[in-house]
Amino acid sequence: MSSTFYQQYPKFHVAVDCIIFGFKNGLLKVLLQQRPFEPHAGEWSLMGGFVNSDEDVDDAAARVLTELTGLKNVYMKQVGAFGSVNRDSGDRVISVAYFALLDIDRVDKERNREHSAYWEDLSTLPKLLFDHKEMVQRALTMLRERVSKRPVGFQLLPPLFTLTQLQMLYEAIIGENIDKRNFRKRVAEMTFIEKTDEIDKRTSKRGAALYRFNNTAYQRDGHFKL
Amino acid sequence: MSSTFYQQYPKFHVAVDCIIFGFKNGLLKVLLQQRPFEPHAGEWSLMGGFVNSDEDVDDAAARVLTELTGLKNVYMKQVGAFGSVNRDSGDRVISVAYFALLDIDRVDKERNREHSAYWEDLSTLPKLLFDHKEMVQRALTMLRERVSKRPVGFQLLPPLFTLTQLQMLYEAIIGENIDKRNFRKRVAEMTFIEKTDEIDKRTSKRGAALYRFNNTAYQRDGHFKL
DNA sequence: TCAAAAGTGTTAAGTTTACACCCATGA
DNA sequence: TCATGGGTGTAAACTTAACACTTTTGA
Repeated sequence: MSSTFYQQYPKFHVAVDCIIFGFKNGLLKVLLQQRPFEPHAGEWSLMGGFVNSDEDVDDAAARVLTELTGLKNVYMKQVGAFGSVNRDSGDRVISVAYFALLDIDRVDKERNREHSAYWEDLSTLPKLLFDHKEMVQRALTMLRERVSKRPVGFQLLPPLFTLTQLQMLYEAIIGENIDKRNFRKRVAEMTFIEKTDEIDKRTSKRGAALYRFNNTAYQRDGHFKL
Repeated sequence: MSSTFYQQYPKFHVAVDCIIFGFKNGLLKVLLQQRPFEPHAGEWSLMGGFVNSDEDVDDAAARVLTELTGLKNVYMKQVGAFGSVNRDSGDRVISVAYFALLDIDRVDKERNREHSAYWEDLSTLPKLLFDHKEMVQRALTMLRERVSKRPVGFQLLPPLFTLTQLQMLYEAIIGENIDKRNFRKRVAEMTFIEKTDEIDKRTSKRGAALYRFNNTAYQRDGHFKL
């Protein structure tokens, strides 16, 4: 099916841009690349790409993410469409931004290198191309709103994690310190955050219990609040 | 400036669709139209339109809204981009949805008529075109999250309103009953919701005090919570 | 005079915050 | 043995929720 009525209207390039969040050493990070083509080649930018004709916009974002990280089935949410006439100085491009949350240790470093992509601390971002800084800012706002109400933070951690790691993650995202006892009290109420009998000895002599997020249990009866 | 690099990539029709919320007789309403062109002419749909080449996507949404209502400077927020390949059976169209909040009594009824547009109760929506129901659903979710934290509900009321009206509005949006005394206690704490010395005699013999939202005062020192 | 909506405070329950010490272990 | 991060409970402050009667006035 196709419509002659639609044909009188203009068409646009449509791109996706990915705000890829990671967490390492107590810091939130974003994966940035040096733009590989003109205009503005070499400038710091988000990883992006054009949407293909036979491809959902969501799928385009997932494809671009996989291209850069080697990962599939990553947690992604749309941030929104950015559609100012002059946002891209190359030509008119409407871009749909997505943020992704992933375990930084699972990304394919080789692919990062091929794309001149590097993890940058969120607190010391360089100047970014076009409106990419605004995209990051809006993604971060969404992440902050979401992370206290939904169990999405786990996406940024390995499958097994310590409570100290989890707390540091939350502190990094919301940008303030959390009381350790109050934090653990709240975690203890969420039975779908399960203590395993594994111990992580890497960060202390005593060792810290490793926990796991049980998504099935969460779906059943979970109320998340941190 | 224009780029030959971009030219190898496909282009798309980009549309906007507006979820226009109003409030009347204690009920939340949405302005729907009977689609004026093929395919699916006559089906219930959101008011939409194609983006022009020289126009920001946000501006296109505002233009479409003005076309249908005669109103300018209406409160609008982007809901998000809808980009499935087959979402529009006419041809591939990527649509960016926006919701608008307005005082239902200020819309130009003549323009509504010209566009075959009618206010429908949110609780009894007809079947809608394509993915428009999903757009309404997402807009409603955003409105619900937003209305308790930000003073946006006033956009749906006339400049002067009674506390009963305000409470009914909140009840309609969040979909549950609110205790009158607790509600008024919270309103009283927000000094930027100002009692005027006007009285509304239309809904009771005794008459109800009319209030006004003072945005300047809110910007200065306002903390909003309802 | 009565029906109908407007207006008004107090108490109990629940939630959130503040806070400090002992434990286990490897070096 | 000691330095380091892991682990644990209680009480006060604050917030939220529940609840019912009096007022005004036009018909």
